[in-house]
Amino acid sequence: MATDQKIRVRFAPSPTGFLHIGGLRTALYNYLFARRWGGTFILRIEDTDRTRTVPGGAEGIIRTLRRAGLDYDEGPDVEGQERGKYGPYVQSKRLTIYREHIYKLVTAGAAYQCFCSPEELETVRQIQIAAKQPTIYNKKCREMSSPDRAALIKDGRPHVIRLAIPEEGSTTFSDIIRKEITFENRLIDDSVLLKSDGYPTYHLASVVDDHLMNITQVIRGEEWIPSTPKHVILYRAFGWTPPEFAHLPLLLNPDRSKLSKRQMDVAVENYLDRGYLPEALINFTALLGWNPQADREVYELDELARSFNLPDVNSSGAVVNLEKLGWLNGQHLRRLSKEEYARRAVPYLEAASLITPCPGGWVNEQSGTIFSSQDLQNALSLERERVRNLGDLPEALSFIFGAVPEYDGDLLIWKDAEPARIMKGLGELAEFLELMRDWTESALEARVKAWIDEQGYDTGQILWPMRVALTGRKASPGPFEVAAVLGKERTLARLRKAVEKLS
RNA sequence: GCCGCCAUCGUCUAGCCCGGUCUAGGACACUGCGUUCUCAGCGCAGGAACACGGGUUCGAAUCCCGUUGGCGGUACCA
Repeated sequence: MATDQKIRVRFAPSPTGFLHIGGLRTALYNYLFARRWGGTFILRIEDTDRTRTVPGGAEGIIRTLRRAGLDYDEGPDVEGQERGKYGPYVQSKRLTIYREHIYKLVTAGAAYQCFCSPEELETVRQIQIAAKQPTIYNKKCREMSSPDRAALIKDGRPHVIRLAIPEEGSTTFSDIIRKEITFENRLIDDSVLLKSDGYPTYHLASVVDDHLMNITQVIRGEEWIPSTPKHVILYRAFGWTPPEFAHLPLLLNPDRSKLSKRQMDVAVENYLDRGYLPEALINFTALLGWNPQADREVYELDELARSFNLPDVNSSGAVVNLEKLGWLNGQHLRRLSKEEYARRAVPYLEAASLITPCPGGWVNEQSGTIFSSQDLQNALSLERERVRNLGDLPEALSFIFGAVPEYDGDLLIWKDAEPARIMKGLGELAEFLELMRDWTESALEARVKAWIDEQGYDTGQILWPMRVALTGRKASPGPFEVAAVLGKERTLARLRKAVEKLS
């Protein structure tokens, strides 16, 4: 980046819905690029389509960005206030700015009023398709005489303003990720810049804003490549120097079409709500289209920011592979301290009504069992390496927080062991445990295993039913760690209940 | 139709710019084995790719051209 000026980049979503994974990746790359070079990361809301803007959309995007940990330096605040001196950062609040600029273009002859109706335009398009011609505006109003034009305007006829693309030559721009891209001017559409409702289109608004906000690099999705020459022509018409462009590869559905909510859950906030860690989501999306060129997969945001290099971003699209996100989430789950892990997991247990805050900790309201924060941490540790995300925790740990789990007595029988022998073993085990003083996982394991040997049982004959008795499940954490978390009293009660089931 | 972008294991990718060190490396997923009361985890092993065709060169995954394929754009949407 041969830029002497300070790097300024922006993420410019339109508030037509929630933030999706593709948007997060675009925001992230802008963020990483800004951080890498000590630049400024700006959020700008592009709400120039009155029909598609959804109420609360901008707030949702801002909230999701925050939750993901991508803080912006300039932009609108949640409350609608501004941060930074280049505002407003919401395009619908900049309408007069666009009108002033488009006026200059019209006087200079770089843009013109067009009075064609949608029906007329559609007819032209159909003829062009039939004739295998490119479907661009036929420039009818561009050739209109000044008096005719003035008359129609005076008449109050609805119109739009179009960009007058040069008839000859070609327009080339250099893309940081893909090198040079050239378009022939005669194939570029005289696109609408100002709609008949007075709102600007994306082309006008983004060019004006990017210039006014001193944006140095426009980092956006690949779907913008075909409109970039229009933008370059616009910059020149204004007498401005265009910023650098970097078009990011598309994110794809499993069938390799452009990522869509029809085929996948693409709402970032849904993943966050389900208990995917922001760290994992960031790590995952960062690696979709770029990687730090090391045989390593797990990174934190600041590490990514340190090595991010825009020219190294891939030019081909990337399929979003949710399996890998799950794996990465597991990796990040393990990186958290025991305390931090518990802190993040607790809301999920509370939401499932497994625990409720009470003096001295938490209580399970069905059983009345009290849990200290230490108890909670121990319980949570049981499933840390077994779940894919925090949202799986309530179900995975229900046997700890809830009452004695219900299960079929047959489940207690290990392989083809005699029910009577299992019953006898469990009864004796309960008696043995009754006498134990040191109720820790390691002590339990050492003593019980020694006891099994002494009594001449097979390990599985005792451990399997013991575990089932404590958890009610055929797949679960081990019997000793569960017993340690459950405590002596609850462990013995569950063992005795199992003996009853067998008798 | 027209315009443009892209092309390494099923998927994410390293390597490509600066041809030989590539019998193409890593990760996810998958399979097997081990650890083991179960599941998960962990450890080890395995299968799995340079789209095709021409050039250039002593030598091409790497450079050039073409073909094919995929995708994107083609709106008073962004």
